[in-house]
Amino acid sequence: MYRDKGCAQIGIDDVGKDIRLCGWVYRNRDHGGVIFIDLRDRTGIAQIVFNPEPLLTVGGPDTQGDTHKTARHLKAESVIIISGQVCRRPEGTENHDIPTGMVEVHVKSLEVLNMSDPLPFPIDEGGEISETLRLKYRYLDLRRPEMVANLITRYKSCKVIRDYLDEHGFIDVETPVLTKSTPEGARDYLVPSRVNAGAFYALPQSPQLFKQILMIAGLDRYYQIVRCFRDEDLRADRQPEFTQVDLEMSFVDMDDVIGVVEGLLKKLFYEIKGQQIDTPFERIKYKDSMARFGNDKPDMRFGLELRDVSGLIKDSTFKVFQDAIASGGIVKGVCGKGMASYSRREVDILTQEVQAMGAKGLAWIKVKDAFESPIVKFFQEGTLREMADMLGAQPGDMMLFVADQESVVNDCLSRLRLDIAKKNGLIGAQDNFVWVVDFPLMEWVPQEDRFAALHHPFTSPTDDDIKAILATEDMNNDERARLTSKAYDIVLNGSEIGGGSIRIHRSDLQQKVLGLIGIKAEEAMERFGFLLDALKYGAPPHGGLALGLDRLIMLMTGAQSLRDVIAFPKTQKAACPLTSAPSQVDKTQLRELHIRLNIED
RNA sequence: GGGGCGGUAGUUCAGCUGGUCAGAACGCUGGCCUGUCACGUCAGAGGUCGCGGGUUCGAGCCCCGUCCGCCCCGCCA
Repeated sequence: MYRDKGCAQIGIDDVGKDIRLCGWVYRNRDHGGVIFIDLRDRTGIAQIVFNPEPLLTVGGPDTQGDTHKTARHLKAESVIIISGQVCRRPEGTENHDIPTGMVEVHVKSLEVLNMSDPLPFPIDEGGEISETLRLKYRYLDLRRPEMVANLITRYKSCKVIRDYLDEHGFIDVETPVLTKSTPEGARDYLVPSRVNAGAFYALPQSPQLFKQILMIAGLDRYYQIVRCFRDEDLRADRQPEFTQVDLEMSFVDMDDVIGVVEGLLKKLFYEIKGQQIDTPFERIKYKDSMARFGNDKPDMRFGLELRDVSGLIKDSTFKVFQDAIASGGIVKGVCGKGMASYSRREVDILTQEVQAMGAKGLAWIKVKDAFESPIVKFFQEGTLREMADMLGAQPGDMMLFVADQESVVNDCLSRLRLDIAKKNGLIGAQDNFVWVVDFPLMEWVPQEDRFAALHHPFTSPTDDDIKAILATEDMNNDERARLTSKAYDIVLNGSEIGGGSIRIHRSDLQQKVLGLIGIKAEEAMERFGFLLDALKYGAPPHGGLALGLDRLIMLMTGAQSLRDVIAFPKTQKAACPLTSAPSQVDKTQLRELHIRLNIED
C-alpha cells in the first residue's frame, strides 16, 4: 500500500501519528518559508505543510531542504505521496469550511509520482467551463469534487435500490444487448451482423420483452439496472444511451407494483437525502391531469390550475373564442399570479411563446380595480367575475386564455403555467410524487393515420375493457379511443421518472389488441412472435415498471443536466469528445459486414 | 428537419455605429514573502478573433455558406 488513509479521513484522533497520504495537488500556497498544499483525493482535502527547517522529530536537514524546493515547484494536479505527522493546527488557523480543517500534516518526505502539465482548464473553481472541453478532458472534469459527489450519489443510490429489491425477492437477471429491433417506440440503434449478411441486431430500447419472457419462465420477480438505447434527438434530460431500473413481477396487479415502487423511492430518498417522504403517493387520472395541468406529468408543487371556460363564454361576442369552439376546440385559462403589472411588451413576449407552441394567440385580462383588456368589452361583467373565480385570480393578477383545439390549448397553457410559476417563485420546496393512472390504451396518430399504443402494445386494458375487447369482433375509432389501460407513470416535481403497466398475459387478448392498433398478425409474428408463442404456454399475470435512473439521480443531486450524473455522456449530436466516437472505420471492417457506404453530399 | 443563443489568449469573458480594438481577470513562467486556505506581491510570456468566401480603402464587428456546442420544437416514454 502506498498510503495509510484517504486525504479526508484524517482527523483530530490522528494527531501525533505518522501517516502516509497520496493524492493530487489541488492548491499550492507558497509563502516563501512555509508552504501549504491542499492534497485531494476522492475522499476530500487535507492540508499538508512544508516547513523550511527540519522538524525536531526527524533527521536529515539536507533531504528536508530538497523536499521544500520540490514542494515549491509542484504543479497543480501533480500526483504525490507524502509521509509526515498529523498535527493539530495552531490556534486560530483552523479551517471550518473543510472536514479536516482542525488538523494538518507536517511533511517529512515527499515523492512526486507524476508531475502534471499545465491544465487545459482550472478544476478548482466553480466557474463555468465549456462543456465540450469538460467532456474532452473528462478525467480532469471528474476530479472536481461536485462531479465525484454526483457519481458517489449515483453509486449509493444503486446500492440502496439493489438492497431493497433483493429484500423484496427480486433477482437480477442480465438480458442481451445485441437483440432484435423493438416494435413501436423509438428509432433503434443497429449493429450489422458479420456472419449473417444483411441482417442486423438492434440495441435494446428497454428489456421489455425479455422481462416478460422471464416472468413466463417463472422467475417471479426480476430487476436489472440496465443500459438502454434510443436513436432519437437529444435534450438536456435525454441521452442516446441511458440507464433504467427495470423491474417486473408475477401475480400482481397495479397496486402491488405501485406499492413496491413507493417503498423503493421512500427508502431511496431517506437513505440518500435523509428525506422523509410520505406514502402512499397521490394518484391522478390521466384525464384529470390533462384537464387541470394540461399534460400527463403534472407539477403539483403549486396551484395555477387550468380551467375550461368554454361553457362560461358561450354568450360572449368575442369572435376568436366563438370560432375556436365552433370548430370543435375549447377555451382554457390560467391565472398569471401577480402579472397585472406586465407591460404590453412583456405580454407580447408571452404571446410569442405560446405562438411558438402552436397557438394562434394569447388572450389576456388584467384584474385590477376593474378588468383591463382590449377584449373586456366582449364579456358581461358577471362573466368576467366568474372567470376570475374559476381561475382564482385576485386583483393584481392577469388571466390568460388560449382558444384552439384541446391538444394545442393544453400544450400552451401547461408550459405557460410552469413559466409563470418559475418566474414568480411560486414553486414549493416540498418534493411532490404523484402517480398518473388510467391512461388511454391507444391514441390516434394523424401522421401515421392509425392508432398506436400510448405505452406499448403489451399493456393490459382495464378488466372491463378486456371483456369488451374479447366480446367484439372489431371496434370503431371512438370505442378504441375510449379504452383505458393499466399503465401508470410516476412523476416527481413535474418530471416523469418512470412508468410501467400490467401486461397482457393471454395470447388471444394480445392478438386482439395488436389488431386494434393495426399490427397485422404476420408482422407481429415476424417481429415478436417469440412473445406471442410464449403467451400460449402458461404465462402468469405480470406487470412492472422502469425508472429512469439518470433523470432520478439528476433530480436528487440537483444537477442541471443529465451529463453531470453520467461519467461519460454524449453531446447533443451523440458524440463523445473524449474518444471521438462515433468515427469512421477501416474499409476492411465494412467489407466484412457487407456494408457499402452511400453518403450524400 | 426547424427555431434561438454562442464560438476572441490555456480558461472565463469584454470588445460601442466598420477606422489605437488585440483587451481584462484567472491561469502559466520567473522573482519576493514563515500561517495561508480562491494567500499576497512584483515582473514577463501568451492571439489563424471556429473555418471558407464576399462587401469595403479598411472586417473580431456587416453579408453568404459551413462546422462545432448548448437550449427548445418536431421526434422520443
